[in-house]
Amino acid sequence: MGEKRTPSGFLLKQRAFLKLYLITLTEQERLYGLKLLDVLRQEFKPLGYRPNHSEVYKALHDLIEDGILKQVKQKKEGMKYQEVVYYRFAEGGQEKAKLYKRQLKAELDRCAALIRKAIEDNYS
Amino acid sequence: MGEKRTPSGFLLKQRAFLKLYLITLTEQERLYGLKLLDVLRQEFKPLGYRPNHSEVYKALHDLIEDGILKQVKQKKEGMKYQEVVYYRFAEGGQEKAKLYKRQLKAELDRCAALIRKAIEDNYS
DNA sequence: CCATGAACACCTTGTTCATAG
DNA sequence: CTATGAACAAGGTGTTCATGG
Repeated sequence: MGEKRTPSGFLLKQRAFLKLYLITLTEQERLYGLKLLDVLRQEFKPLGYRPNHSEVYKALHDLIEDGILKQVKQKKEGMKYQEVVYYRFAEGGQEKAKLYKRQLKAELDRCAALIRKAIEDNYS
Repeated sequence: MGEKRTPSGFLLKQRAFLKLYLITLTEQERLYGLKLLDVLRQEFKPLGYRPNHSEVYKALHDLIEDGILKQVKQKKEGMKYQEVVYYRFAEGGQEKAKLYKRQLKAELDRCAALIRKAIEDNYS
């Protein structure tokens, strides 16, 4: 019944991928949910990847649970009344972010190797 | 009710990945289900990927539905009575396989680009 | 034990709905 | 309309069970 599933170790999940980008974007500029979505969609458009809004929100909530980010509700720039949720690093979040990024780097390298191997093995 | 879900276009699915390998392995040598699993596990062990038997069977069944492979029940080499299911190309399966592999090549290249971009964007 | 297969349960993720400005 | 969020449901995949040698 309550057996935990052991992952097979195939490619990384979308959620983890988005969390990585959201950390990096938080390092660079102050943005809120839908704006982050917009940036990501623009970035990945040439590669045929179009994340949806729920995934971005869930990734952001994950990062909050991880103690990496925190929410900062603020008036949107220019707008007088529209309040949106910006993100910045939580206390101690920078270090946790650094650790997470290090783990993801290893995972991305592994995935790159997996794909490279598939190309070699099947197209030579 | 029967609304189809549009994939977001993130990384390719395990099933497709396995189907590609199973086609290539069928080109090379005659093997049956669990033996194919064994080969794949050995291949990917250094990369931390360990597919399970059900996924391999489902991928093989998919390839049959696609008209690419067909089953050949035969006595296992050496054994007198144990009958196992070998695979070979169905009639016209070679061409379909070639087409499938061409599609997967494009998909693998896309995934490689996605991962390469993530490494560049987040680690520079 | 090996081998094949299907049923089942869980997990990820896309879609929809609810609330608020 | 934008924005955030949660609920829901479809799809993918790991685990278990059934059958047979």
